[in-house]
Amino acid sequence: MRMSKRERQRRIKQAFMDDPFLTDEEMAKRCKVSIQTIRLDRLELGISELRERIKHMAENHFDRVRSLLVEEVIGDIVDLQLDHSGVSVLEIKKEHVFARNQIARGHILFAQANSLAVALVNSEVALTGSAEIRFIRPARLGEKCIAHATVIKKKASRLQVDVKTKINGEVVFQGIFYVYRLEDDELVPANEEEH
Amino acid sequence: MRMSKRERQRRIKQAFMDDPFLTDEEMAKRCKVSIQTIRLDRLELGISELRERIKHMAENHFDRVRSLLVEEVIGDIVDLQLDHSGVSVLEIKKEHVFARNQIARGHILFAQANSLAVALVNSEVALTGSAEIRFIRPARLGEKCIAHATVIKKKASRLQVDVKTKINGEVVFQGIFYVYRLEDDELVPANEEEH
DNA sequence: CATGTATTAATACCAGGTACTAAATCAGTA
DNA sequence: TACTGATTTAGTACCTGGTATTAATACATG
Repeated sequence: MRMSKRERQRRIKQAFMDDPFLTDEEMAKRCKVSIQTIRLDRLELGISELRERIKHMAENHFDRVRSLLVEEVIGDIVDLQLDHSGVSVLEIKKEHVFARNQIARGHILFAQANSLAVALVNSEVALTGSAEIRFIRPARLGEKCIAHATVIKKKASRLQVDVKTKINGEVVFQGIFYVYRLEDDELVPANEEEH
Repeated sequence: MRMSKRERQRRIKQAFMDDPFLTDEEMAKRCKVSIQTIRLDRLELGISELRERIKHMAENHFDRVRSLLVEEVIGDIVDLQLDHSGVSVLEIKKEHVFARNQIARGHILFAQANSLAVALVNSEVALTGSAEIRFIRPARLGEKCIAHATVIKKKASRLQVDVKTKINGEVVFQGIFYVYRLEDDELVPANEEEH
């Protein structure tokens, strides 16, 4: 006996979830029905065509990857005086927040502040050594976070940087970052060579 | 005078990098040349057609996004005892490191630890209140970071969570996170309603 | 002016569809 | 058994965003 319509549609839905790259033709073969039936099913299930599915995926991922990964720095550094102070702006977008409550994940605010603190160091390469941070109130979707960083102490290769992040003038995040310049000989990767 | 071929191709290349979703038609308009010229240019430049570009993006970024962004959590949480302890594993990939020295950005290790600390809280929604962290030695491309989190203090809605991240048994990151459960009435977004 | 490069035009074809109409097949019921 | 409605299949026209190929045209330059 053939599969019922309901059952087939359930399977189709699942199959497209598992592999969004399936064409109707492939799907028709798998279900042993005609291609038209598959198309009617997609219509009823509100599943868009292959190209649209792929495009959607690419679009989403594109934005997110761009905004979070490709950049070395999180947030726009709009002002920078090396070894002295700097300002960074970050608008909270949907890829920064918890889906359930639209609140920015902690590490996003941290990342903005950390990126800024590291950028302040007048050196080829700088790393964060330690930090003390406080999340004073949650940042929400759409809000614009402005982080101000100031170098408090300067000692050879170590800097103490204070960062305060505000939304509409209200402090939402505060942190003290101890950042250090990386010496060239420390740069050598774990697997020796290079020098 | 019209643009030279070289100059046009340079621009086309850049334009497709900036926006892979451009059709040849759009590009032809922008460059004020025929669509055929654009196609010849793509051929010479080895740029594939729109659908192929999009498909590639969708395929590649599918995994990456899965591993970093779509999830609410950074790192694989392999063990979790609510309100008690947990373990998370994160392999340092190229999207986590500074291009110049292959060292993981500080906020990546922080994000792993923070995600884990927040996940520990036995509540619908939890946020980080504050943290003190130390980056003991840099984590490099390819290394596997194993974060162990333990709840040290439990006080009503606030928890103190200690996280130690190790690579091959060596501590690379250490942090104390003060995490709190979010009450329902604090959940309401800035723009009222919902309830 | 001829020659070569660059550009444009025109045509046939492709995948993977949408939209629509119509026919065929079932399944259940009066 | 015949009718009815749902389901399935078929067929056609059309769409986008191309490829592939051939041919014509424009432009510069020796």
